[in-house]
Amino acid sequence: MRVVGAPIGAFGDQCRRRRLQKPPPFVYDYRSDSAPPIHRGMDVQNEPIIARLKAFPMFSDLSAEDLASLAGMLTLRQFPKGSFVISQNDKGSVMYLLVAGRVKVSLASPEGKELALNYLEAPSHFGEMSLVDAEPRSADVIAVSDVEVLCLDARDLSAAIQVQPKLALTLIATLSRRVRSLIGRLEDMAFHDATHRVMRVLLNVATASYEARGVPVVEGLTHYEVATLAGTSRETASRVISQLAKEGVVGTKGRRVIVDLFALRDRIERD
Amino acid sequence: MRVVGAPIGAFGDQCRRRRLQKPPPFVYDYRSDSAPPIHRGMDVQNEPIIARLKAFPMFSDLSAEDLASLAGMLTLRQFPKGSFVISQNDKGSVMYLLVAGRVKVSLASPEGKELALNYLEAPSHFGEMSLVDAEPRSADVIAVSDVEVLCLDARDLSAAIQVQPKLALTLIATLSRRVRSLIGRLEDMAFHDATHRVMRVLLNVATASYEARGVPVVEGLTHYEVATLAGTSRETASRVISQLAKEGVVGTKGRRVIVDLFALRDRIERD
DNA sequence: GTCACACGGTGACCTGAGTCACGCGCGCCG
DNA sequence: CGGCGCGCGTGACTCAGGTCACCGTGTGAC
Repeated sequence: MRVVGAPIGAFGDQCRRRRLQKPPPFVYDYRSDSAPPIHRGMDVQNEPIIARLKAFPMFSDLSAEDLASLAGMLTLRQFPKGSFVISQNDKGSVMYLLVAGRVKVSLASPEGKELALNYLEAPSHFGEMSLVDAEPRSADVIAVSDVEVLCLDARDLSAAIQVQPKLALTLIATLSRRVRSLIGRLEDMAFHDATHRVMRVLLNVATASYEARGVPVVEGLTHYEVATLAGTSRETASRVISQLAKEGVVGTKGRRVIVDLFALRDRIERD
Repeated sequence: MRVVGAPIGAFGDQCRRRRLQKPPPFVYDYRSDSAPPIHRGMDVQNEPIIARLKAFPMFSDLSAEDLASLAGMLTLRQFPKGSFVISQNDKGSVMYLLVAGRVKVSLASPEGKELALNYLEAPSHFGEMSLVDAEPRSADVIAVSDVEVLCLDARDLSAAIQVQPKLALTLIATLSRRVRSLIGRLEDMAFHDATHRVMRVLLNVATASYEARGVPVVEGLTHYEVATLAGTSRETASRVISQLAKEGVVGTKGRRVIVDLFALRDRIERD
C-alpha cells in the first residue's frame, strides 16, 4: 500500500489558494491501476463480493449460481479518501460498481478550475462508458470518503450481460439519465445566470437530503464545492447564499444551510 | 452565457427581428403525432422500409427474415423541412431511425434563446432515451431539410433487441458518445470564453466537411447558427469570424468560410 | 429591374460576474 | 492557550461579451 496517511481533507476541500499548484504526487499516484485488490473474484472466498452485489437492485433477483458466476468476474478494491479512482484522459476499460462510500465526478481545466458533474453514493456505478467505446476517461472520479468498488473488466462485459441481460438495459437507463442531467446542466449554463445556478444546486442538494434524511439541509459541502457544482466562483456562490439568507429563503446555522424548499423553488421559478 | 434566440428551422433562416414572436402555427403543428405514416410496417409492402434499414451498419448483417420481422415493427414517416420531429417536454416513447435528410437537436429557453446540441444526418438515430425511462423529451429535434424516419415504438424495443442484440450495444455506444460530447460542451462553457468556443465550432464543422467531402469548409450555416452551436450571440460569432479572417486563419469566400485546419487548431491550442 | 428580406459587419454601451484583497471566526494541534 | 489554516463575507475593480442600433449587401421572387 503506497498511500499511508490518507490525504488531508481530501481534495474536496482543496483550497482555492492551492488550486494552481500541482498537488502532492504521492496521493495522485494512487490510481486504479495500482490499487491492490482486496478480493479477487476467482478466489474461493468471494462471499464478500456476493454480499455486496446483492445491494444492487439489478442483481437482487439473480440465483445463487448466477451471483457466484458474476462475482467470479469482479474484483473488490478500496480507495482511501482523496484518491483518484479514475483520472480524466486515462485509458482504462474497467467499470466500477460503487459498493461503499462517496465519490465525486468532476472536470478540471488546465488552469486549475474545477467543474463538478455529480456526487455518487453506493449503490451506483460509473466508468461504464469506456466499456463500449475505447475512448479515454472523460472525467475525474475522486473518492470523497473511503470507498469500496467492484471492478468489471470490459472483456467480461458480454459475459456479464449474458448472466444478467437486465444489465444492458440498466446501462442504457443510467446513460440516459446522465444525458438528461448533462443537458440540464448545459441549459443552465447557457440560459441562466450564476445566481440562478447556485440556487438550483442548493435546491437539488437540499431536496436529496430531504428525501434521504427528512431534513432539507445543505451540509458537508463548502461554498467552494457548491461553486464547482454551479459552474461559478466561490465568491459568487457565497454572495448568493448570503443574499438568500437575507431574504429568508434559507437559514444558515453555523456551517450548514437549511433550505425552505418551497420558498426556494418559487424564488427560482419567478426567474 | 446568452444565446440569442429564436426559433427556428424552416425558419432556420428566421430573422433576428422576429425572434420573440410566435412562429406561424401551421408549421409547428406538424408533429410526430400528426405525421401521416407513409408505410406502416405491417403492410405487405414493406420493401421500402427494408431497403432503408440496410443503410444502417448495425442491421447490415441481418438475414432477410430478420430484416422483414424488424421492418414489421417500424413505420416510415416523412417530415417537411422546418417541422418538429420531437418537441422538448413532450411525452413520447418512440425512437427514430433517420434514413434521409438532416435534423438539428436543440434547446430553446423560454426567453426565446436557442442552444444547438447537434446536427444529425442519415443514417443515425435519436429519441432513444424515452425508450428506457419514461421521461419527457429532453430537447427539440427539428427537420432542417425534408426528412424520412423509421419509428420504433418502445413496446417493440425488446423484440427488436431480440432480433438484433447488437442494437443494445449500439444504443449504449451512441449514448456514451453523446455523454462525452455533452461533457465536452459543458467543459467549453465552463472553462473557455466565447471566442474559443466559436473557433471550436468552426474547427469541428470544417473537419467534418473535410472528412466527408475533402474541403475544410463551413457552409450552409449562418452566423446565427454557429452562435447557437457555440452558446454565444450572433454578433460575437460574427466578430470572431472576422477576426480570424483578419489573422488569415480562415478565408471567407462569399458566405462560406474556408478553414485552415492546422492554423485554426493551433490558434485554439495556444489558448 | 426592383423590392424585400435575410444575413453579415461594426460601433457604443452597460452589466454580470470573475478576480483580487483583505479581514474575521472557528476549530484543531502543538 | 495561542497560533495557524481553512472556510466564509464583502468591497472594489475590471472586462468579456450580451445587447441595441444601424447600415450595407447578396439574393430570390415576381
